[in-house]
Amino acid sequence: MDGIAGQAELHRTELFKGATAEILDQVLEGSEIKTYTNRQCLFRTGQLADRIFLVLEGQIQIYLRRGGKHAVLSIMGPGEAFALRAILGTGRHTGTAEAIGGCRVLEIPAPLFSHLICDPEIAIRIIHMLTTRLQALSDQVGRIQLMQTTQRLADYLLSLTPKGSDVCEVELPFEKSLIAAYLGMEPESFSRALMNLRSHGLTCEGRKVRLQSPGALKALCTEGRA
Amino acid sequence: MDGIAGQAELHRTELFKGATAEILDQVLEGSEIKTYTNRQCLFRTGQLADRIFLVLEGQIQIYLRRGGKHAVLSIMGPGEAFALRAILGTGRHTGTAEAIGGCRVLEIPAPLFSHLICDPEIAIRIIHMLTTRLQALSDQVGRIQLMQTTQRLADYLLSLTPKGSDVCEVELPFEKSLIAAYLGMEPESFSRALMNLRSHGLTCEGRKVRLQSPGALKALCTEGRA
DNA sequence: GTTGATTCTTGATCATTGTCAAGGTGGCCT
DNA sequence: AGGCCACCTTGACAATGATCAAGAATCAAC
Repeated sequence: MDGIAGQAELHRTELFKGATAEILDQVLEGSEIKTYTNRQCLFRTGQLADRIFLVLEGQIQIYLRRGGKHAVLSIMGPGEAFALRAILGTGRHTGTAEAIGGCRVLEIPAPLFSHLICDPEIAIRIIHMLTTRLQALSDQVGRIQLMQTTQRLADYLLSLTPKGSDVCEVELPFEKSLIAAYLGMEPESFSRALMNLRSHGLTCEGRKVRLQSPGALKALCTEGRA
Repeated sequence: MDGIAGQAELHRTELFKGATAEILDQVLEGSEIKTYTNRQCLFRTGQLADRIFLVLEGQIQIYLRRGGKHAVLSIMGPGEAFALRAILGTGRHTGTAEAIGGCRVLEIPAPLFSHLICDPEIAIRIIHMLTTRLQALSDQVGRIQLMQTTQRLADYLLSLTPKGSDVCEVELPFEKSLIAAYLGMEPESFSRALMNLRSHGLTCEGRKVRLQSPGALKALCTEGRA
């Protein structure tokens, strides 16, 4: 189950949703499917970036590292692609990609991918992905610079809930320490932030979180001060 | 001098470098050129995003605002385009764009721009711009999360110097308070950071900064702790 | 179940940076 | 020149979050 993927699987991704059978064949032909286990690195800072990664199953964190600290830039899930900068010519990775749990990834050589770009349909989809990522990163900068830890956590929890819902229960999708890093704080601060939210109608047990009043949390985020 | 731009001017930009005369005509025909004065807003959070902006002259800061604080996402210069998310369909702006000094901007309606994307040449250039922006934003996240104020400033100053140079003099391109915001700190912290760097061979007078030893600064940035 | 490892929580303390306040400098306009 | 205003600097202080350290809980393997 390492190297097998069908057209159907690709067809389900954002990127290749509208692609012709011909193109899908080309991709499957020229690419490689790899599986990674928990904590395994797909690439590290400084390594040659000669391919594009498309997540088929599982999740992958992209992060930067400097002197013991690490900052999570994004967490990629099924259907998302990354290391897209390799399209423009081979360079070096500027971050590290590490598997969160087991995952399966399609690795498309840069030259092949560059060729695909000629298809306007695909080019547009790539532009779509890039602008979406850009938006997500901008949001992240805003969150980290403009909100305090408790607000950041509230904001994050709200992003997990189906919007418009009232009382609701959410399951944290990752280890708390990973979410903490993603939110730009230490695990201790995450823990305390979660504690703080208890006075705003939140209960939790393990990774199960129950929000008594999403409205109160929303207010907390919009507020000038916590 | 408000509404006039020639093909030559567009041809000098990253985006339209390789475009045909025909396309340039289409763009100039369908778009509008506007001038803005210092501090004037091109758009604000929540407004309709129905066009793409291409800077012709001057600079523009894109920032987020929340409860008195503001976080600068990027500073756009001549040849750079922004609000590209409007390509995918009209949505709302999620940030504010404000002129830094006077500037001239080409404003291309989203439908026209979407049409342009069909040209693979242009699509690739857009992808190029987007990945570059993504990289810049990632760097920014890294800088803010992984470095302290003094290091951030050192890193920024180094990014202004022609690399490989020895002793060198740099002129800060913006008001210090704007650079401070861009680096995710308050003006006071910026001032103190600049002060700190004096002990690392830096002198400054107004906006003129003189680096006695870029190497020492580079070391400061790489260092685990300051 | 028991063991061991990992993750999470909690407490105490510290440091960096933000905040508030005041004063200095320089530019620009009349 | 004089005066006004915006920008920058400096100082004292406060606060948020990081760090250090220890203990509790969870999980997996045997």
